[in-house]
Amino acid sequence: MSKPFYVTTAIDYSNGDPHLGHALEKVGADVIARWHRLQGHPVHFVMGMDEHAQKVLQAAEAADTTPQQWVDRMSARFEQAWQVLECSHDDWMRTTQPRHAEGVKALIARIQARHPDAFYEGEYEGLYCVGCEEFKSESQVVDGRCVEHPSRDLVPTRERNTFFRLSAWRDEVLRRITSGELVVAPDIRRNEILRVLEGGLIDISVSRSRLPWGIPFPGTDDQTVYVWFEALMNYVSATGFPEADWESLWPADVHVVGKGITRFHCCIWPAILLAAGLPLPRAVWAHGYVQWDGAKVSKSEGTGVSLADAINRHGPDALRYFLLREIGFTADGDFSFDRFDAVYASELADGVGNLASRVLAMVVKYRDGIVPSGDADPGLSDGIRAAAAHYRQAMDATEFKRALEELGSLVRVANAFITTAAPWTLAKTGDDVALDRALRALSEAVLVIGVMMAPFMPEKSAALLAALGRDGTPAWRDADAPDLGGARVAKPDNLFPKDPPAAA
RNA sequence: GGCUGGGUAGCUCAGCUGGUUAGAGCACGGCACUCAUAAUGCCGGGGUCGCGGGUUCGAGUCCCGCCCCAGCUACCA
Repeated sequence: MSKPFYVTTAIDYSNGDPHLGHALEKVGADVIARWHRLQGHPVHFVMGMDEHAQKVLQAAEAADTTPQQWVDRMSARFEQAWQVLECSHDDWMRTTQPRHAEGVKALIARIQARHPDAFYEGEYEGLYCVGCEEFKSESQVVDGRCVEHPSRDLVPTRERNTFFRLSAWRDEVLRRITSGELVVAPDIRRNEILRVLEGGLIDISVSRSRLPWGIPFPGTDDQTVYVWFEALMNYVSATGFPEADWESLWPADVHVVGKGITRFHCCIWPAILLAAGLPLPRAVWAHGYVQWDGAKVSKSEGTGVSLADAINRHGPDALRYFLLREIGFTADGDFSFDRFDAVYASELADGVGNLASRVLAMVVKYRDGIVPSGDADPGLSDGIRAAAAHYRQAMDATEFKRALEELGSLVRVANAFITTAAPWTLAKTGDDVALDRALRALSEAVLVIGVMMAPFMPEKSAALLAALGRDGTPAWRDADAPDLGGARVAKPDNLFPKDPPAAA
């Protein structure tokens, strides 16, 4: 058995509700996972929660509850959202789980064993906000004041911390990325990271005192592992590290993250792994953000669209489609209900849905629901083959927009073919051979479309494939070499119903 | 300030190493068809390719300068 394709998403901060920005990342990662499963590869897909942040402590206090109760609640809320969105994760990783603490401890110990000088005691100096009870970075400071507590002074504070000798790994990390051993994609992110590395890396402090809500730093009494340093390690602790068998999963094939945290994943994380003597992930994919009228839909702002509204608009499958079709998985993109409605109507209802309806209705009407066994009309088969090949190429490159364009283009090609072939005329004139060839080719076009839909719209794909007599797990071979000769098909309910006027 | 990416039809974008009348989808207008979720197909209108120079027989595509937008600029996942 080959090693499973191991794909991860960023784990989310437990201090607010899941929103569209999170959803894009999870759905995109899910599409990657499903794309590999579609091809018959074993897949291990992990998502989860980052639960040790200072803000979690504050949020729990504000909600008058304990941190553990708070993160339990958030975890349930997030995972439920991803279930509604049909995310097919195999594991739900939480940084408060014992296995994570074990993994972090073991990983740090392993680094210490291999490189005794990897960690050293140093002094961290920063601006401390008493209101937030935390250090502030430059971007959080405006006019020398904390943006959250502008009425208070920031106190320059020093703290004894453990530092990680990040600088020592600069050359090797740079080499791995340049050589392509560690793929950073898309290109714009790769450039960004290369530039950072060329500029050099400085050591970073990786522990904090006075923060009890965290994992104790091995070898210290009063320090905890700084949250993001620890959080990165979830990808390894999720494999069961250090217990036997973790190597059957590691290294990850791709870490799916937001563009804002590429640096952590492409500079710091590889350095940690190098220090520990573990293989590096094969790739980091940094997607863009969902914007709402050009503004970032951020965790902190909380403005914009509610995830529930977006899901309820046309159902989870349609939202998945829209996010990756319109916003994509590379650059930023705008979300708006006007666009969503327009795309739903033209591409899903009038496009895919209507094509499936008309083709299956004709097979039922002219051939009693049995797909003819003779040859398919090459006039359409060639187009089907080309679309499948292009789609596959796009999927392998994680270019979801382009993949879905191919799907749309196959719909158009099939529709145009119907007009040209005019099966209703062939039926009237009794041209059985031509009618058989046309119906077989059209049925197979619908089959290929159903397979192409599978990673993006699992439920709708299953419904369509079932109507074609393909129950069970979708398989790429049905797109690669579609063969429906003799299959019994039925006209399904409208795949993508248009909203009744009253409900709109 | 520095670095990176981008500015192409009303909207979202494609245009690889420069080469005939600059493309697609959506939206809009006309025509056709009836298998279909008043769906689909065909045709059409619509662009100073950010601005100004330059190289070249020829530039959206290369060079220089400028303007505008977005992102990054290290301990905020």
